[in-house]
Amino acid sequence: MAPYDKGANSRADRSDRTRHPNGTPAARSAKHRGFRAADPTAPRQKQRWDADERRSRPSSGERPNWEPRDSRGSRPAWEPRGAGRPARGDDRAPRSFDRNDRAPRRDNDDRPLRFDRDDRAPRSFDRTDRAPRRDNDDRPRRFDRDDRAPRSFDRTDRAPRRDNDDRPRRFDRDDRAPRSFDRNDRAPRRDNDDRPRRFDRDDRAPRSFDRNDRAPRRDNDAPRSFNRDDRAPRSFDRTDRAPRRDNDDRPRRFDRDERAPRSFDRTDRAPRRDNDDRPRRFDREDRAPRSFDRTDRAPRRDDAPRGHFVPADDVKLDKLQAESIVAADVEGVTFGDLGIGGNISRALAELGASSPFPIQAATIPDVIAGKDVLGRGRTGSGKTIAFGAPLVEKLMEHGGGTKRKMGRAPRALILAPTRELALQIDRTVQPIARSVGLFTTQIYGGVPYGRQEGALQRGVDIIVGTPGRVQDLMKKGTLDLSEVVISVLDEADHMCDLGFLEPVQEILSATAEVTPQGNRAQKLLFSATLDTQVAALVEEFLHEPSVHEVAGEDQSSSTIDHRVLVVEQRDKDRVLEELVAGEGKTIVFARTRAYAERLADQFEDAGIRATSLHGDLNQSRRTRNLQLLTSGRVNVLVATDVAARGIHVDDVSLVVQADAPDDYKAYMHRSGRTGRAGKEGTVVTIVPRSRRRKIEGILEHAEIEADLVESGPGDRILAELAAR
DNA sequence: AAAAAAC
Repeated sequence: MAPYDKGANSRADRSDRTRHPNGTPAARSAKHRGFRAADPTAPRQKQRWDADERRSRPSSGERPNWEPRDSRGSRPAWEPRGAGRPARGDDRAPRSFDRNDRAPRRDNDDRPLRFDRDDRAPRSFDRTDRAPRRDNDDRPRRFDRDDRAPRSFDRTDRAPRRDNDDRPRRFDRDDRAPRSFDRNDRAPRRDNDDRPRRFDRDDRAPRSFDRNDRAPRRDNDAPRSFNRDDRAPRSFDRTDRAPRRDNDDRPRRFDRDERAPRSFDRTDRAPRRDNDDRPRRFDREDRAPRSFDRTDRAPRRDDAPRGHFVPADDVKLDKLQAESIVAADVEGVTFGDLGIGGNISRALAELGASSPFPIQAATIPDVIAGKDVLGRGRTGSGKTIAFGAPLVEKLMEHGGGTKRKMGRAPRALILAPTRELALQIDRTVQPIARSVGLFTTQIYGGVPYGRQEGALQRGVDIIVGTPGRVQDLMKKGTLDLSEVVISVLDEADHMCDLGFLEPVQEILSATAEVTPQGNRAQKLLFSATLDTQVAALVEEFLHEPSVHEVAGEDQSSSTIDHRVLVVEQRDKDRVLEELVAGEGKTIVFARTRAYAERLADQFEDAGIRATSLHGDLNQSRRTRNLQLLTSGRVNVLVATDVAARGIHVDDVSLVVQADAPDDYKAYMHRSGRTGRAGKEGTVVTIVPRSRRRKIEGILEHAEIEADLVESGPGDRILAELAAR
């Protein structure tokens, strides 16, 4: 099998695969853990064992064989022995924490299932997709399409497509021949170029970079957009940052003095078109104070005409000159209208994106025009395609795609803050790239180098990865970014966080400054919470970026029900257990890895199918555990903020914040895991009484309305909120 | 302060 298969699946491979006559699809054998007699009349419910049953089974209290402990032969460093475990009720069997003195496990024992989150092979609960084993190998995953994380473009029409395609696709797409939709002999393209382009740039209002026809700048001529002086201190504060780049010997391309006035500069713009009254994301009190508060802005136009595309209006969005687009603007628009070629359009349609979402309609033309772009769209609004599709189109444009020159250097780079997100992005971008004969490869940590370096050697066009491994390979000399002419930062604001910023700066510095055609290399920054935190990168690497957002994407238009439960600390774990006992998919966010692991453990002990996702798991476990939720083999995932951003799992109906989020951004990203595709979702945040004020502040900044309710174990509200 | 991101 896979070269990196470490045999972690051996247990499942030994397991009894015969189907029990009464077995559910999820558990075929009565001997198999997880077996549950089928009872079609019983209400769907999470599999669980009650206390009596647990008591009756001598081994039931044992800790599952989860990887960190097992593989290290001891308790992980981050969790002192016995630390943090919830007090167990008397009904719990004594647990044995020392695994080494235990007899080897027998797979066919009949003790109750405990979702072995980490080292178990894919569970038997769903065998139909299991035949080709693939869950455990360590190699870079190209998720099988049937269970891959849904993409950012949530569409109600997407499900059917996905269901149709449930063959386990395991082939390496990098190597695969161009797809069938790559043909030239197909029906004529329908993106008729001769009809008026609704998004034609030429009929837009003068852009910000055209300074001459703009109203005079108001606030002086300082060629910078950010008032540094009133910003909160940042480690990358301008004043001490300049030298950093000046030191390098290459020409500064974006010398401020020669730059056009920045888009962040508000006041000189046309009147606002709309949405001044909607929740502002760019002007929050808890942010670093900035130069651009909006009180001094031009009068707004609340009554902007709708129903037709009006890209012309500059929206003054808190210093980010954002062109706003509303959903109605894109009706009837096709990707072809935006400048996307036929092959790519067809690939998009295959991905379920038959017509552009607003953020896509907003950013695609600018990317194709060669501009730097900042894009902000709500979680799940289709940002991946918003940069992925035009990126591929641009690569086609210069350089031409179809010839695969061995060893050619990549020409595009997409960076994400987590491996899972990088994988997910690649699952969207790869088919788009392949539709025109371009190749992508994933460059992220936690997996062997061989495959990644091999792919680079063979030659790829688009890198999708995380900063650490990209830097690593750069230093090893196996990754050459000097020909990268389009760079994308997904979750760009997060990429400016301490710890990310410097690597990102180094990486971007290694990319090309100009294209072979002599044009400026492009940088695209996207995030649902894109704000002035990206100033550091914008100033250093972007040139007159256009800024886009989607209007009307405030919380009031959301399908999410937000609740806050004020809970006594000692009751917290029990309350959580009741909350996650519902049958729908639930993601629980914890602040630390140890707590995430402990909670998942506790839920399993309570008979709830749960798993965990955090940085203490190795990559194959991370990948698999996420997949367990995606595929529905578990319906509770307890995660750290590694899962807060970007990760899409279909049909998550409940997000529980076991620990309050750090800030409103974390709140928005975490809660964005549910309520996707216009579906309903619930977000429940648990806070101790002492944190009431804190969460109220966060909610206010996120502009979310939620009542705080005191609650405790056994409250009816817990069962009501549990995922349906 | 934690988490993420390389080995």
